[in-house]
Formats: sequence, structure tokens, C-alpha cells
Amino acid sequence: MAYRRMYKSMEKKLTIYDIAKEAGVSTATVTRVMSGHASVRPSTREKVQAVIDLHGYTPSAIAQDLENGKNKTIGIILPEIINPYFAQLFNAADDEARQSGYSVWLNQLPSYERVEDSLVDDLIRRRLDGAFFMGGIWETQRPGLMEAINRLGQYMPIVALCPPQANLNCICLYNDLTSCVRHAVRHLHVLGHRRIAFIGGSLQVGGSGARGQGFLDELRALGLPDDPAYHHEGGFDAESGERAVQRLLSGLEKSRWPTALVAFNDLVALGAIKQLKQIGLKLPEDMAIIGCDNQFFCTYTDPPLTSMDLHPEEHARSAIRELLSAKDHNTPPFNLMRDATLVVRESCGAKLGYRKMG
Amino acid sequence: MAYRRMYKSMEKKLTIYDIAKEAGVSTATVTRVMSGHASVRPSTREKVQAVIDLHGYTPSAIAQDLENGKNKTIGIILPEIINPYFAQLFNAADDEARQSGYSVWLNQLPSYERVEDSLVDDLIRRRLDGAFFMGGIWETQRPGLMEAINRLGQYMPIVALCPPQANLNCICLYNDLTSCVRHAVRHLHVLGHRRIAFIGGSLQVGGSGARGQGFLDELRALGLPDDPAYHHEGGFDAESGERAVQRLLSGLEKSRWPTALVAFNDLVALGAIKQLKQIGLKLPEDMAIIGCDNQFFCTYTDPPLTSMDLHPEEHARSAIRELLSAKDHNTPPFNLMRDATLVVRESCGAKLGYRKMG
DNA sequence: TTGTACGCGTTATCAG
DNA sequence: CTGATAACGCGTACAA
Repeated sequence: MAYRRMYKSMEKKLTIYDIAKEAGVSTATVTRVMSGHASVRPSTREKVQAVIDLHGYTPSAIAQDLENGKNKTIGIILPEIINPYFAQLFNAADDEARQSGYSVWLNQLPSYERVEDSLVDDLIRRRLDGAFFMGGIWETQRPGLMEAINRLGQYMPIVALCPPQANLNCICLYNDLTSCVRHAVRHLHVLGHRRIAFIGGSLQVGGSGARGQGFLDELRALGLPDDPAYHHEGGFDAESGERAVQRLLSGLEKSRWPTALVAFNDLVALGAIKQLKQIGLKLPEDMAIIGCDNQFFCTYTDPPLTSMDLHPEEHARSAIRELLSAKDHNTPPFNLMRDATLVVRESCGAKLGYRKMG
Repeated sequence: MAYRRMYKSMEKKLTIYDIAKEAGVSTATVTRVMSGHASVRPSTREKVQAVIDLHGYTPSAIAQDLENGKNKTIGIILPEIINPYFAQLFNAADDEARQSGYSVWLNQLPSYERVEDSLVDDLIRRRLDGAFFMGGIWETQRPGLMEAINRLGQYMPIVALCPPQANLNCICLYNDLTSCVRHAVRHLHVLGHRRIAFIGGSLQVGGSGARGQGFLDELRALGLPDDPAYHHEGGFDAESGERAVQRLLSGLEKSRWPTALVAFNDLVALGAIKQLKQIGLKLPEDMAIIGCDNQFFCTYTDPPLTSMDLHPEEHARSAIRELLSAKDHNTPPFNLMRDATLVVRESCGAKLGYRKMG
């Protein structure tokens, strides 16, 4: 037994013509009533409005879009919304766009996967008003990404959350990750740490390279030993953190264990903390750790995780604003750097004060 | 100095007419070439394709949408993507939709806020193929929501993640939260706990009511005391958890403290754990705790958090599938219930075995 | 103040 | 196989 007319969409779709006919006016008048701008005789207005209300008529956005040749939509491309860091970015971008009467269209592009032409085609096909590529992308080799951005950039303004790169034709918003990591290392040094290791991420590639560089730079600047056994790459999530700690410590005599860890990000730190405790270490007494991203759970780890805030919301809001303004004013590409902020909690032993360490 | 022709979108927009003219054919033929379905003489095909490639022409999706009267888009309404639970749901829905060639349009509708007509108008205006309302919504009074859903339901199929309700005309997917909480309480009881408290959420309203009911039901069934001082509502996030613990314990002599906590969800549990430790309690020895949602960080709390898995991904995938099939087959509304699964970790003392407790 | 007619970019239909 | 032409639903000149 089939159900009929369950949805109005199943009935004859209601168009502006239907309203016009039923109200005994032209479609132009209906438009006038709805927009409210033009002047309509009060009696006609009422008559038309009555019909509109009666049927609950709402004009089709797709027809409107066609009419004025745009979407009022901005495409957002990120690796995975599951990652709270990207959720945070997305959320701020969404909010900012909405405030300007724009919508946002989310596209997940998993890390490690090749950038397919079909994604770019999709974005072009939709006639978006701009595209915002956010991070995670440069942390790994991403075949095809730069070409994709450059092609897409011929159709709409683009903002990317990444350090500026040669031949990358878009607005780049980024953090000075080198100085960010140097900041972290310095914090640990001030607290007395001398054997410091870096875990997670990937020291060679893309944006991660900057962190690795910062790490090494600061070690040198402080005159600390630069032991290759103290670099353990591996990934961007909590499991990577667990594994990194395991590999790091199992490869070293106890006497040579570092006293502090710089984690690629908070997720890596989260995993590291678990593994460190499992080994029986007390935090921060036996091992200090610092994360990056200042995620919501930093307050709730035990001990609370000291971290670097990269100010993702501000980046996201800038991105949207620049996108909209670039569309209007045809702004030439530029780049914008933000400093990171150290958020001191307890995982580095700040409360314990300075200690002389082996 | 203004930049010119930076984006192709700034130039005269390339349409199918332009391609047709330049290739010396009609627009119909261009369409045929692009779709590949109809038969075109190879030589013409090549000729047309050459022009297409030359200019990188991509047909406008908005015109296509107008033509076939649909979007291939499903609207998703959730409180906040920042909450990892909803991110998880969204992600699964997105993936499922994509697999069927559909897109997803995210709309955040903060809890506690009234459902504006403008949101519903927006959804209707876009001529979506369906809408998926997900949770958090029924946890609080939501003036206007039911009316909104019922109005929207006249235009497109709707799936909601909530228990079926009278006068709510949509497909409801839900968990049996009553039995879910009873399950949790039983787990604690088996481990020896006799004084059990419930924190977070709201016992009276909507979906939360079911949890509160389950809590009370199981206490009664087990012959445990039902002490009003053991119910502490308050919210859905980590901070709420902190406050709830504070209020709960400060209002009770130590001898009457519960030995176990049922938290509304994992975020509440996260906050509770922090506060419990701050008070100096050992977990799970001095206080057991069980969460709900089985979020990613459950593995990484200390101790790892025992939780209930509500299988959000399965719900989300069902939702999308039902939405698409409802559109095609005009299925009558129905409801679908899923059981929750207990995921035992260490926060309830399962490793310690049964203990006789005060 | 109101109506007519056309354009927006595609696809589909129907001739040829 | 190919080309006109009519939809699709709306806004907007332009005319009345």
C-alpha cells in the first residue's frame, strides 16, 4: 500500500507562477511582495501575501542562484572533521561565513590520499565563491595538491592554512611553527630540562619540517646535545604518540632517557602520556611533556597538558574574511603569519619550579 | 593598481554556448559529448572535447540542479560539530551520502536556542532531498522544534536521532537509553557498588529523562537506595561534570559518599574525573565512574573510561539510507531502535574484581 | 503601481 | 547522428 502525497515535494511543485496565478497578479508582483523593496499597493500586497502564507511558499534557492550566478557558498577542504582541531577551525569559519550571509560546504580530503581531479572539478562545478584549504595537508606528501590549488585558483579565490610556498598561487595563513617549537623547547629548558626529545609528526616533510627545524635550531642555540635518537617521527594521532614513546625509550638505556618530550600535537601527547604512565613514570616529575594545539582535553589530562595555541579560530575567521574581500576587490594574493602562544599548565613541571636535572 | 583577470570567474563566464559556438556544433551535442550516453560521431566528439579541454570547461552545477529540480544534497542539523560525538555522526553520514552520490549540508543549531523559522525556511528554500536531525536536541527544551520538523516534513523526508514522540512525523532512530543506563548501573552493581550516583544531563527533559528513568528503575530493581542527593543534573560538557561532582560531594558527609558515578556522557565523565582527583580520590578504588558514547579519548583517560557505545556511525548510515530510500519509494515513517554496548575498561574497577563496599 | 518578456546555464524532447 | 527549442524557477529590465 503506497502512501500518496506524503511530501509536498511529491505533489506538483509550487512555483512563483502558481502563486501569481492564484493571486491574480504577475510573477513580478509576487517577487516585489517577497523582496519588499519595490512599492506595491497595500491591497495587492495583502492579497498576494495571503496566498503565499496559505501554501507556505518559499522561493527556490537553486533558481535564485542561477539567476544571480552565485551560491553564496564557500568550500572548505580539510582532512577529517573528526579531529577536534579541524572541527574547531571549521566551526569558526562556518560562523564567520554565516555572519556575512554565506554558507559553507565541507569537503573531507583524507591525509595520505592523492588529490583527485574529481574534487577540484566538484568545487568548480558548484561555482563556489571561494575555497579554504586547511592544514594537515602539508604535513604529508600530497601528490597533486599544488596543481589542484593552482587550477582551482583560476576560478575562485583561495586561502590555504599553510606556509607560503613557491608556485603556490593563493593567500596563505600560517603559524611560525619553527619559532613555536623553539618556544616550547625554551620553556622546557628554563625549567631545567636538558635532554629533550621530539615525537610524532614527520620531521622531513612540509609543515612538519618547520617544527623539526625549530627543534634542532633551539637545541643548538641552547647548546644542548642533538641526539638523533631523540627524534621519533610517526604520525599525528594518539596511537602514534604511544608507539613513539615505546620506540624512543626502548631504544635507549635508562640513563640516557630524555627528561622532557615535545609532542607534535596534543593528540600525540595524549597517547604519549598514556604510554609513559604505563611504563611507570610519574608526570611531570620523571618526564615532562608539551603538546601543540591547546585542545579542549588539555585541561583534563593528568597532569593538565601544557600546549601551544596556534589560534585556529582567528585563522579561520581571517580566511573567510579575506576570501570574501578578495572576491569583491580582487585583492592580490598575500600571506599572513600568526605567532603561537604558550599555555602553561602542569605537564612540564612549571609548578615544581626550576630543577637541576641529570 | 587593480589586478585584472586574476580569476576566470572574473572573466566572461564560460558557458555551454561558448563551447558549442567555438566547436561549431549545438549545445545539445556538447551535452551529449559530456554525458557520453548518446551517440556522437567520433570526429565531432573529438572536436568538441578538444574545445572543452582547451578551456577547462566544467558545466555549472547550479544550472544542472535547476534543470532536474534537485540538489542531491541532504541537510544535517546538529548542535555543534565541536562535540566529537556529533563529529562522529556527521562523518559517517557524510561518507554514506557520498557513496550514493549525494552531498551533505551542515547546519549548526546550538542547544538551548530556539528553533527559528528562518532555519526551516533555509532548508526548504534549498530544495534538499532530505534532512537529518541529530541528537542533543531533545536533551533540552527546544521551543519550536517539533513544529519545525513537522513543517519541514511536508517538503522532504526527515530522519531524527531521537526516541519516537507523539505528533512527531518523521523516521526516528534511537537508542534504548533506559536500558542503556540500567546496563551501566548493573555493571557497577556486579562489581560490588551499592551507593551509585547519576551526574550531568538533565533528568526531567526529553531524551535525558529516559536515562534518569533507567537509573531509578535499575536502583529499584536491585533494591538499592534511591537517594535524591545522588542525582545531580547540570549539562552535557566537561565543565558540567566538574561542577556536578563538586556539588554532589560537598553536600554529603563523607560516610555517605557514593562509591560509583554514572555520568551522562563521556565529556561529563572527563570533567568528573578531574574533579575527583583534585579532591584526592583514587580511581577506581575510591570512586568508580562510567561514561557514555565511547569517545576516542576514553582509552586515554586515567584510568581508561568504561563507557556505553551507542553506535552512532550505524545510526548515521541508516539515517542516510532511509532518507534516500524514503525519497524514492515514499516509505511510510517508522522507527528503529539500537541497543547500546558496554565497553569495559578500568574506570569501574573491573580489574579489581568484586569488592564488598560500604 | 503593475505586467510582459527575457536571461541565467543546462538538459530533454522532438524534428530532421 | 545532429540541431532547434522548450522547459526548469526566479529576478529584472522595460513598457504600460
